[in-house]
Amino acid sequence: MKIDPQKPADLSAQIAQAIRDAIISGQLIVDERLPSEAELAEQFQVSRPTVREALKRLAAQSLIRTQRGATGGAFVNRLSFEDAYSQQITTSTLLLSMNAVRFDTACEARYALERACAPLSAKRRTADQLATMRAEIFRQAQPGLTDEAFCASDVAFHRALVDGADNPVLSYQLAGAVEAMQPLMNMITFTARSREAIIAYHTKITDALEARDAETVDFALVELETYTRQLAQDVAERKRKPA
Amino acid sequence: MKIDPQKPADLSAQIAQAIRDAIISGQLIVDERLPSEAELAEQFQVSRPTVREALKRLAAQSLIRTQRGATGGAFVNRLSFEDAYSQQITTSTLLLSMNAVRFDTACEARYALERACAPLSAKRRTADQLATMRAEIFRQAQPGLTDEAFCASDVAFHRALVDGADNPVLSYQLAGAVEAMQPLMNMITFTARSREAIIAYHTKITDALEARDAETVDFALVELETYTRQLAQDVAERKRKPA
DNA sequence: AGACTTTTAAATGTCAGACAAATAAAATCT
DNA sequence: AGATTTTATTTGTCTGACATTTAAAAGTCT
Repeated sequence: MKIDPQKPADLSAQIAQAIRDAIISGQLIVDERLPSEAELAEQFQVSRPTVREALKRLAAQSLIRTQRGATGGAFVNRLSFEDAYSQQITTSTLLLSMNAVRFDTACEARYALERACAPLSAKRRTADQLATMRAEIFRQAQPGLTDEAFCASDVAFHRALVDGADNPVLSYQLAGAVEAMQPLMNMITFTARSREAIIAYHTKITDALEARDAETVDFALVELETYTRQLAQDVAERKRKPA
Repeated sequence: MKIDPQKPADLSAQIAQAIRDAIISGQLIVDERLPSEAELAEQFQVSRPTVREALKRLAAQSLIRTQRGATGGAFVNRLSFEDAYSQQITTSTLLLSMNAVRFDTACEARYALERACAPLSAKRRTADQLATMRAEIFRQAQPGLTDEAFCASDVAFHRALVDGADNPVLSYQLAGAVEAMQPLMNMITFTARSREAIIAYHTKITDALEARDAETVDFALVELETYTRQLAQDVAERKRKPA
C-alpha cells in the first residue's frame, strides 16, 4: 500500500509523499481518517516524531487536518477554494518578489488573464457584483486615501470583475495573479490625476459590464493596462533621474 | 522580531507563520540562514521537535531548504518557477478532483486562459516551440497510442502554446489549469475519428501560430473548446444510457 | 612549504519514552 | 432517564540521547 525504502532522502519527506500520493490517487478519500500517529509509525517502521513531521508537511498544504481527543486523528481535508486561493496568493507573491519579475511582465500577465474572463463576466455578472465594483470606485475617489488603500481597493474591484465570470476555477487561478501584483503596485505613488484617470477606466468598465458590452470592457482593460504600464515607467524614470 | 503568544493554536503552526511572515515581509532574505533549530527553540521557548515541525511545514511550501553538516541549517529558499509550477499543479488537481468541478467549468476556464495568451504567443512564439507542437501532433497521430498518452501529449502541446507567450508569470498561472484538466480528460475515450478532429485543430492552431495570425488561433481554440465539450457530453450521455 | 589525511565540531535526522491536554464514549450515580 | 464522573484514546509537547553528514581545523608526511 504505502512503502518506503530507506535509501535516499528524509524519511518524513518520503512518508509525506507516500500519503500525498495516496490522496491524489484516490486511495484515501475526503474526510477519511488516517491511522493514528502510533500506527503510522509502526506501519512505516519509524518513530512518532518522524511521522509527525510528515503529517505537518501535509497540513501545511491543507491536505489533512488534525483533531485532538478520543475520536481525533488526521483526516483527509477537502481542499476548499478558499484554502487554494490563499496558498496561490502566498506562492505568487513570493514568486514575484523573489525572482525580480519585471513590472511589465506581471502587468501583462494580469491583464491578459483579466481580459480572458471579461466576456464571461459581461454575460454573467450579477447586480451584486456591479454594486461591489461601484462601491470600490466610490472608495477610490475618497481624497484622504493612502496609496496602499487605493491599491487594495483596486484589487477588490478587479476581484469582483473576475468573480463576475461565475467560474470558480477561473477565479481561483486569477486570484493569485491579481493579488500578487499588489506589492508591485504599492510602489507606485498615485497622484490625484492618475487616480482620476484610473477611476474613469473603472467606471467605463463597470458601465460596459452593466450593459453586457464585452467589447467595450475589453477595450477599456487594454487602455487601463497601457495606462498602468505608462505610470510605472514614469515612476521608474523619475527614480533614475531625480531632477 | 518574532513573538509567539501561547494562547490559541499549535505552537508549530504559530512558529511557522511567524517565520513565513518574516520571509514575506522581507525581514529574511533569499539564501539567508535561519538560526539553528536549537537557537530557534531557545528563542521561541519551545522544544526542538516543535521547531522542527514548524520548519517542515515551511519546507513543504518550498519556503526553506535544509542542509546537514557543519555549515548546514535552514536557508530561505528562492522559490523557483519550477517549484511554483509543481505546487500549483498539485493544488489544482486536488481542487478539481475533490470539489466535483464540472467538466464544462474546468474546460471553460482552461480555454479562456489559453485564449488569453494566444495573441502573445502569435507575436512571440519561437521556431523551437513550433517544432515542439508539431512533434506532439505527430505523436498524437500514432495509431497505437493509449488514451492516457494521447492526453499527455495534448497537455504538452498546449503547454508549448502557453510558453510561446514568453511570459513566465502567465506560464506559471496556466500550468495548473491545463495540467489539472488531464485527469478529467483521461476519462474520455478518444475514438480514431475524434483524435483526427483534434489533430486537425492542433494543426490549424500551429499553422496560424507560424503565420503569426492571432485571430485564426483564437478561432481555432474556440472551435476546439466547443468540440471538446461536445465530446465530453457525448461520453456522459453514453454512460447514462448504455444502450 | 605544500599536499594529503585525520580529527573535530556543528548541524540536521532520528529515536525512545514520558507527560499534558483535549475529547468522546463508557460507566456510574442520583 | 438524565446528569455526572471516569476512562481510554489521540494529538501536542518536552527531555535527552544517538546517528549521520559536512566542512573546517589540526595534524602528518613528503
